[in-house]
Amino acid sequence: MLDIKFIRENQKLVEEKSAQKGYSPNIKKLLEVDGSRRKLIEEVDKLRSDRKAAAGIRDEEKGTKIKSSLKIKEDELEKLNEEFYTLVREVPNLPKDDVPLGPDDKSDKVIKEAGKKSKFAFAPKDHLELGVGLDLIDVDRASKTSGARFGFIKNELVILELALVRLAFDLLTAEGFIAVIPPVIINKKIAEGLGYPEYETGEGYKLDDQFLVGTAEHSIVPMHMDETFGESDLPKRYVGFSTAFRREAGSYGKDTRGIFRVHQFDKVEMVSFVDPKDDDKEHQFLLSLEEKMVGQLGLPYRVVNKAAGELGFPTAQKYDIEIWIPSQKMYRETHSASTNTDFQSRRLNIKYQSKNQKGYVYILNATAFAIGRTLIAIMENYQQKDGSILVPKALQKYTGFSKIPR
RNA sequence: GGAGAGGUCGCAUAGUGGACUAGUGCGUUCGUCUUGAAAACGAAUGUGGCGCAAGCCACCGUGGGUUCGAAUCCCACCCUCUCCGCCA
Repeated sequence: MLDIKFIRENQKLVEEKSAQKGYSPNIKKLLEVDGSRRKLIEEVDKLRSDRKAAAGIRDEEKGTKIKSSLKIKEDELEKLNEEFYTLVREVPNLPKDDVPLGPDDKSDKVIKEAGKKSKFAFAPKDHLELGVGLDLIDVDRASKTSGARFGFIKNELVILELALVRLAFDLLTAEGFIAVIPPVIINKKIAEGLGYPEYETGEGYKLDDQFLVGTAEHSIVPMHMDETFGESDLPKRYVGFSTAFRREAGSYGKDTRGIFRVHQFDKVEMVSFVDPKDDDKEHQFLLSLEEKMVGQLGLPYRVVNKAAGELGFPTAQKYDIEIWIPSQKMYRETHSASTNTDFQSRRLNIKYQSKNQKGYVYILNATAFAIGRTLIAIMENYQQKDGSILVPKALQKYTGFSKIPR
């Protein structure tokens, strides 16, 4: 949620920047409602004040009179409030100034390429072919038990997953991140507070009155709802492991092969709560940690500054890391690092207070490992001519083996 | 799942229809005293909304209701704790 005062004073800017992200909130209507709402608040406050005075001198006649006119005004105000909050919540977070303009990923700006694209003296297989050949992935039986876009991960690939988790936790706890395994179910109030349209429109995985999280961030961020951080509490950093659930509505026919795009996968995620002035610094820090981890696996990757149209509703800026996938001859997204500035903290009421300042904290999140896609990247980039797969050096101390043999 | 107890200002507690403008203790901050500190004493100390301001209003788990007037009475819900049951 944006600050209504900011919207009031920057109507043009809010409209322009929303449009850059592909949203068109009705700012004109919002400001109209805001105006009448404020006027009505004054009227209601005055009546309440009168009521208090009348009750003080036991003036029952006057009290009865005030009571009936107050009831009408209060009902009116309640309606206006509803309208106001509906409208103000339709305004997305604004993209920062150095976000590339453009409606889709064609406008993404590549800011770095690192590592050498893998070259093979043979025709490389894709992850599914490798996975089936070595009995590491079974999507056929998963479709039997669960439906399309699910998979069983098996044998050495399971150990490789656990190794990735350990690598991330070892590195990040050494950096001072607090390790956490969060709940994967959140309640309605929290889902609304996060400001993700997929929850608001019911497109997320909805249970009775709860939702399955799309990422660990969704329960780690609201951990601190209604709390105020002291100066020494910030930055507060978490590294969480959880399963992530995705509806993938609207992606019919896209990435249907194997486990590249599935409804359920495991992920290690970073979340930071920081002083607003440290936003950029923290964003770069999270990105550098992602690069460090991908670098340790020896995978070729690039970093992109995502275009405005690609940013989620609460996001002000996002860097993605894309790893080279040989079978697709493309870089594909495996990591993203976003700042949501104070957009979520405002709605979830997460503040900081230092000696001379107080306000809403800035909240950032970044992928440590989206495990499914990282496994795909490892399998494809480390495949050998005979169909076996080598294990990246950095993982070998966790796996206890250096090769997944044929 | 069953039974009971409870949710009040940062923490602990008082408050069962009007003097609550929510008291008290602890904590915190400032001041006095002191070479300095402690102690003692004094004062200040929640969040949010509206307003240029003076100020007004809201908030005692949440939402409704009763009343001229609600922290207090009524209804529903949420959460916590204790005991029992079940269970990885």
